[in-house]
Amino acid sequence: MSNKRVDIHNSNIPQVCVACEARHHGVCGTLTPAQLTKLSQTTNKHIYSPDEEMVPAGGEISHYSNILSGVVKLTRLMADGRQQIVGLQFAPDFLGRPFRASSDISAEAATEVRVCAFPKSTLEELVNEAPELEHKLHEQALKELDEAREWILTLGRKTATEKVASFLYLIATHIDPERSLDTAPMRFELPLKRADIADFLGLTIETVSRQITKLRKSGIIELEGTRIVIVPSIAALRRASASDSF
Amino acid sequence: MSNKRVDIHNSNIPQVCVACEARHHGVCGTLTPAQLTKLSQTTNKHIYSPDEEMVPAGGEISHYSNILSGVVKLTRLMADGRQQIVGLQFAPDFLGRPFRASSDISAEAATEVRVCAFPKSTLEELVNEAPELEHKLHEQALKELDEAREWILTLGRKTATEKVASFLYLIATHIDPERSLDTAPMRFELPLKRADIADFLGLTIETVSRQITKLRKSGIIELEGTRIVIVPSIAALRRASASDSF
DNA sequence: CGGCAACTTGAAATAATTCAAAAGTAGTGG
DNA sequence: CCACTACTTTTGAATTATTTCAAGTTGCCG
Repeated sequence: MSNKRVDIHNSNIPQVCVACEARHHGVCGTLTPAQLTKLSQTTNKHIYSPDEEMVPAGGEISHYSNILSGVVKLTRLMADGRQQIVGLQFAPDFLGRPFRASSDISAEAATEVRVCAFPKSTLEELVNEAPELEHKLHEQALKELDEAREWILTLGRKTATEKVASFLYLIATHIDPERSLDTAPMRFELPLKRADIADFLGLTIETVSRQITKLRKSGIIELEGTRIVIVPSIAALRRASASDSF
Repeated sequence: MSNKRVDIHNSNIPQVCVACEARHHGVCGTLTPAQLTKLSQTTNKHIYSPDEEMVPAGGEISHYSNILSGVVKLTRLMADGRQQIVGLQFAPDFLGRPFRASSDISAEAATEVRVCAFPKSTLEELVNEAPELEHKLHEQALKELDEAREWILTLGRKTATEKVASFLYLIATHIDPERSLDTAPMRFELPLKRADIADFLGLTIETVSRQITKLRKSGIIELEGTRIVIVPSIAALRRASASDSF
């Protein structure tokens, strides 16, 4: 009998969604089985390679996605080639700018990125019939706004060392969607190369490299090769990032 | 007979809302007369003086407001006293962080600011019964997110002169909610003093002052006293701010 | 008119960039 | 498996943009 309950529960949910992370923590979490079915019919899983462009700047927005795994860079380009990463997105974030035909921001895969994509129109229809979905998108927009303002503080007022420490702290606290914010030591692979980190922090590659060396020599971090970082104490890293509020 | 129509139209709308800007371009625009009445019963108009704190950082959020006139600074403070303005808000923006008990960001009046305030709970009840209201708030959050990311580019990659020009361009295009984005010369009073501009741009007061002098000597702007700015060509100012996308 | 805060200007100090080169890492094909 | 190339990262020395420190000047409100 217990397997009947399981059957009933799952039989209403589209096969592609059953094991999907986004259904639990992402925007799909608010949808009814019927709405999930509607969405899944236009849905398209896709894998991007590192540095592949996912959504070009300026172009017509034709689809949105849920990030299933990997890290996405949101970047802005200036006329003379100067570049700035204006945001990073992690699984299971929603990716896209709702209610706009186009955007000046391009989305690029930083790592390998798996997404579940669907047409703009499908989402917009669902939003009309499911206020809970718009609420979820609203919550994510507010979360991104909080993060963007945190980053404005970092770019405007922190030193180069504090900026790099802030970046490492950001990655440490976002790279694993499951992990709780505990104090245990951490080991992870940097999703960004030095050039990307520089574009995120408004610094040069060389300065980033020097600050990483400095943090390593001061014992805040250890390195394995060039991409693997070990953080003996998250609290110490947080202190180095000067992110304590008063 | 035409005055009967006008009567019907206006008799349903609360007296305090009739002439209100926020009803046309702000979040109140989506509310029915009945909802407007409900909101207006808990509504409280208030005037803040320049540099007065409107919402303290860290504190419990008890109310939201619509800005009727003036400019509001959103600021973040670091433990050691470093300060950064992370956003500016103009009439008829909605002011507050929905769905959160508190925020690290404080709101301060930059100029004299008139607001229409109401309790957190009233808004949250209205949101539940009026999806259009949440949509409007969502749109504003997305607009603020776009602006925050624009500012991240400014802070991360522009020179001091470009930053100051970007600030002047921002003010020129936001100070007057009515004015369309035309190319005619403009004259306006700066809503921020040099110290605030420095905190917004991540610079020092002295650097801001030097760049303003530089822009004046190059003919991009003219000054009357220290707060009145004349912009002979908005296009030239925009060029100086390096805000052209490719 | 006086006094205080806001703003400007100058000179020296500093943090970060630029330019240059070396060292490490990864992928490819013989 | 090693050699070859291309790319990424590190390190060093010189240069530059911005800050810091220190006076001045201007402008505003009582």
